[in-house]
Amino acid sequence: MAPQEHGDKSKQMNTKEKIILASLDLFNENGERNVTTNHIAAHLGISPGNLYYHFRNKTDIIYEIFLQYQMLVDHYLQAPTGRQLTVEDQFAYLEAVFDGLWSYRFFHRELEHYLESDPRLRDGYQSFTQRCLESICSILERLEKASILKPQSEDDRRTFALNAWLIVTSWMSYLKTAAGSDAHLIRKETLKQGIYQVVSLELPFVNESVLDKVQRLRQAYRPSI
Amino acid sequence: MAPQEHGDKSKQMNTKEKIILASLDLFNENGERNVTTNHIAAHLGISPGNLYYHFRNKTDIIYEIFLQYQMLVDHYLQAPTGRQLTVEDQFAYLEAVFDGLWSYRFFHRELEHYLESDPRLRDGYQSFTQRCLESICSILERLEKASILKPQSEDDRRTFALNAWLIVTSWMSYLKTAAGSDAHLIRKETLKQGIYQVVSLELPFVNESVLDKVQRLRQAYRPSI
DNA sequence: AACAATCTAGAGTATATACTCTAACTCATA
DNA sequence: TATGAGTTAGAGTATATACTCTAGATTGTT
Repeated sequence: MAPQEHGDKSKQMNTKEKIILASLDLFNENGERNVTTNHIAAHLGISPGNLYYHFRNKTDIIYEIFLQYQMLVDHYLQAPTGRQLTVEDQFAYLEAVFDGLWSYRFFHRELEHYLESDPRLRDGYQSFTQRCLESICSILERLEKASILKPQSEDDRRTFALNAWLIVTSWMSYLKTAAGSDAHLIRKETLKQGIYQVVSLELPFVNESVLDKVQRLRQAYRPSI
Repeated sequence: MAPQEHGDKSKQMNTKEKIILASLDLFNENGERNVTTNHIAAHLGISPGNLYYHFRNKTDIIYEIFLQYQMLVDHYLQAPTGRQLTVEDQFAYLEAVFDGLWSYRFFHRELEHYLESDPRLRDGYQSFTQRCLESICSILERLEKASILKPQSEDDRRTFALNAWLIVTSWMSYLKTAAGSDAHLIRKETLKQGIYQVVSLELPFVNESVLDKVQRLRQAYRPSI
């Protein structure tokens, strides 16, 4: 009788949490534009009235999902290791980020529309991006200190971080629109092929001593097409 | 009394062309999701019936706009110079592409949704992208032959072209969502700051002999923030 | 002038969707 | 057991929007 697919957890969740999870699932699967509040309620087997008891409107649902997304990515990017970074660390960062991107993959799709209709989200997302760019910069710095990347100027680092961010956040859209794959056939593994692109970006700045290693690890993510 | 802002041209245009132009303007300005067919008709001072005499549905309007966009970009990218490429040529290519991107800036915003609801567009856009990537690759090849870029393997060239494409097509979205600027304050010049990012991408592959020149030209597009 | 093809007006419709309202149920605690 | 806060059901509403239908206007051709 459990109308949602979140298995064991759902028994311990309250309605509000269930709504958020179901919405995320449906948004990811069908695109937010195609998912109505009535759909969400029906999917959970609850009434629209119940849904609107917990959320004033649809935008509020999206906002709460954003807060979770933000927390996740912040956590991934800010996690300090307490030691010198390794090449493996760097791939782990990328894996983590693409993992988060996958779990909330609906978000970047109609982002502009959300920001237009919710000032909280607009401000929140703006500082979120800046924070991410900062984090990427400091990771780059630590990679330089660990002699993995060649030293760069602060400016070049920022430009590089931005390019990496652009590639990461647009990779999903590229797969869905330009690549041959059918929209529903994109799997988490396919998404992670974006790692290949990002690593390619930094290849010219990798120190000779670890270049072979980086290139070997990079091959694992090589896009199949 | 002229309801559209296309000046002189409009007098010689038939209704169908007027609808396309007005739609493009309104889509660019307000986002396609916020522009209804009734809005378009009202904006032109024609009846909805008239609009639907010329277009079976809204998707058809978008499709025709795509065809124009496609023609424009194809033309920009495939234009051969008949001589060896120069550094200036390369910046001209970038200028042209960003120009096209600006004129049809609504398009990439809800692209996924369009492709979902129009198979023609899906197939058309997919081959359009592949064609663009091919064109970029051949431009890169010619830049190598002109000793502007260091020689690369076919594979590396493809990867590089894809990264460039990702940055180009996502720059507008970045400006609207993450950068401090207000959505309506983005001008064509701001968009062209994306050129800075793309050129930064290729900097490691630029031959010493022209490096200074490239860097000097690049400075003109440096993002203000 | 007569006719047909093309074009246009504008009221109208079917449907979707975000959201509301009230009554009723649950359940812990006094 | 009574009370009351918190929660839920479900019918219902207001509005938007893509699109239709028919009657009439315009235009070009013989």
